[in-house]
Amino acid sequence: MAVTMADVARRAGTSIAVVSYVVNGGPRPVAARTRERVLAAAAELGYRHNRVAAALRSGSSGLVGVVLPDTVNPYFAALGQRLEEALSASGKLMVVANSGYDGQRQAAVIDALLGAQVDGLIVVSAPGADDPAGLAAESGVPLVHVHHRPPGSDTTLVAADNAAGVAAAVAHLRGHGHGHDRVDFLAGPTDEGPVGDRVAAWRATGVPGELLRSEYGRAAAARLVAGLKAAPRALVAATDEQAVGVLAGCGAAGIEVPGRLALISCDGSSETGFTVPPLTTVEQPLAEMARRAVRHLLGEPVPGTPPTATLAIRRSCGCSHPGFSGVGATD
Amino acid sequence: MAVTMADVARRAGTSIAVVSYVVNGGPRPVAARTRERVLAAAAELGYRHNRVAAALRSGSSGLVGVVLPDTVNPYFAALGQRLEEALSASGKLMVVANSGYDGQRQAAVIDALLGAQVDGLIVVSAPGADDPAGLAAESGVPLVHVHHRPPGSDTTLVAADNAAGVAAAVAHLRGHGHGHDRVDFLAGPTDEGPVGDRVAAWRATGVPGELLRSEYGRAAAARLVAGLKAAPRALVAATDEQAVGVLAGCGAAGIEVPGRLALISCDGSSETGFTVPPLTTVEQPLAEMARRAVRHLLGEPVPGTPPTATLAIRRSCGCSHPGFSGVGATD
DNA sequence: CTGAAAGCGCTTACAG
DNA sequence: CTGAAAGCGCTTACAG
Repeated sequence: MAVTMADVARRAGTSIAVVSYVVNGGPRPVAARTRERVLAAAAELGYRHNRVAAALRSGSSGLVGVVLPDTVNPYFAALGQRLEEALSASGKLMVVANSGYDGQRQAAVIDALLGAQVDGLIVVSAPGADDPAGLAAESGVPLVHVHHRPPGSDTTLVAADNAAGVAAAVAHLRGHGHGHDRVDFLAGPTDEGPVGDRVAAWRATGVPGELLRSEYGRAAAARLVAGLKAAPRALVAATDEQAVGVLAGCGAAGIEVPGRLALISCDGSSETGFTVPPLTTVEQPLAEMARRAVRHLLGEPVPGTPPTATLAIRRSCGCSHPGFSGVGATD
Repeated sequence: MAVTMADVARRAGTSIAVVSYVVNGGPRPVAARTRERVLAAAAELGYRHNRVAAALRSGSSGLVGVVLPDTVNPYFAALGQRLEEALSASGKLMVVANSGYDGQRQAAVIDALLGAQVDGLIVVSAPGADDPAGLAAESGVPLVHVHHRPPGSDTTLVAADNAAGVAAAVAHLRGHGHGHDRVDFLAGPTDEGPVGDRVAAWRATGVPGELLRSEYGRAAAARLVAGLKAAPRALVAATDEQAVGVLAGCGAAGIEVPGRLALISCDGSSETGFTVPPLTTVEQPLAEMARRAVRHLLGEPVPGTPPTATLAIRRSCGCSHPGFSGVGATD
């Protein structure tokens, strides 16, 4: 049915070994004229390289598994897209799987990915998930965590350094005419993972303020705001999702942002440019994180110092900004 | 290195054929005691089924390729997630690829997917993309378009019926105390694809109003609003992205929504529950669309009538809504 | 530079 | 119910 290397070889009057050499550009040299004949035959016959046969023989499937807690969350969606870009630049195909923030499901999904003989695994650990390092090692598959790894794990983690960015956010709310003397922080339910680092960075500034907590979803953050007797005057939210929830809660409660509450979020996914008002954020260097994760999988050298998140100023902090939110934004 | 069926067979004192039968649950029956021995041996040895070897022999890789214009767009992200759910319920793994709204890239990506021997292809056609039906047929791979297929294509398309939903949106703006006598419509740059259907549905209502156009991105819609001398009083936007852009543009221009401009969008992705104000939308039945697409690929019967989009009322239309936007929303 | 042949780990007739 | 064996389409030593 499908055209095989044998068909091409027959048509080009050569062997399948030679066809393989030209299709793969190696590992043996092929005379220019032979190569032409092979290429012509392949084109005429409509030959398509069968990656699964190649995978079985060579041990490399060309597939990389990416496990994300929730691909609908714009932050993870953007990370996924960056990963796909980085992967496809190396000729790899991305197989994504949602864990749904569920450790059990994450394990199941990794199992399926390993069964598909992925060449590598990139995982954003679900809270409470087991460290998949053992499983990956058993199968000889390289593994790298991005954004979050299980507590106690010593697998490679690619994550941004948020300390300077959070400090800049806090300093921005205090200075620049915003002049808040207190800056509150909205964290997650626990201090596990990257959010914990952000909380620590906020604490390290020594600026007075209250620590608030909510689940990570938008609805939970909106609910928190609705239930507050006195809303903060200046707040840094640990994630975009929470900040969007705060905005929704403020909108419903008639609390003006930034007039009554100055808000800065962390993540900087694309949605933050189009909220009302547009969110000032501590932007994560997702493209760089994706590149590093892929380099790590491929065994290429990776810089020792983490990439840094940086403050992107829009309007939710109280800064005025020329024109509407979308100026300069590319969606 | 890896444990194979031969290893398991040896340990269980049986043949690899029998191991295959128990691993796959068929196609031949196996005696209960033999099956026990095989299962025990597999567990002891840590056997993992090698899907690529199985794929080469059986012709089925267990992989389904999904091509999306932009996985960061919440609408497509949500569709992707639903597809993954539907696919994994059938034991398939999803390989996603972004076309970036680019026909060339879409072709390249489909080529890679076909090379990976996917069992099926689900594509949301990029504007201007060639119909991949020929390529898919050549490889004997079933193909289904979702949401949008190339003009003139006669491949199977799974899309929602928006006529009733759009009509309901227009009627809602006219009646229910909103009482607008004109309802404008914000379309895309052309009337190709699903947005064209929505425009047609708006026209079919016969309600007076102006047809506005912008590119699909948020920024473009925001820019459009900024450039308007007189903003509409009542507007239906063809997509969530455009509606979010309109909201951003209105926020920057000081146009109150819904006070000054009543807005309804189409799509109903999760972000619309958390805008300020929350968007009333014509919600697409994504889960049902995903299920149908998968059923089609698997050759299972699919209902003849398309699933319908339905109006979900929140606040941007002018309705008041108890509590804050997030009530009842699940993120 | 080229070719014949083994073998990757399975599935699946086929024979018992 | 079970087993020996062919073969899926490649890649890769190996020999020429």
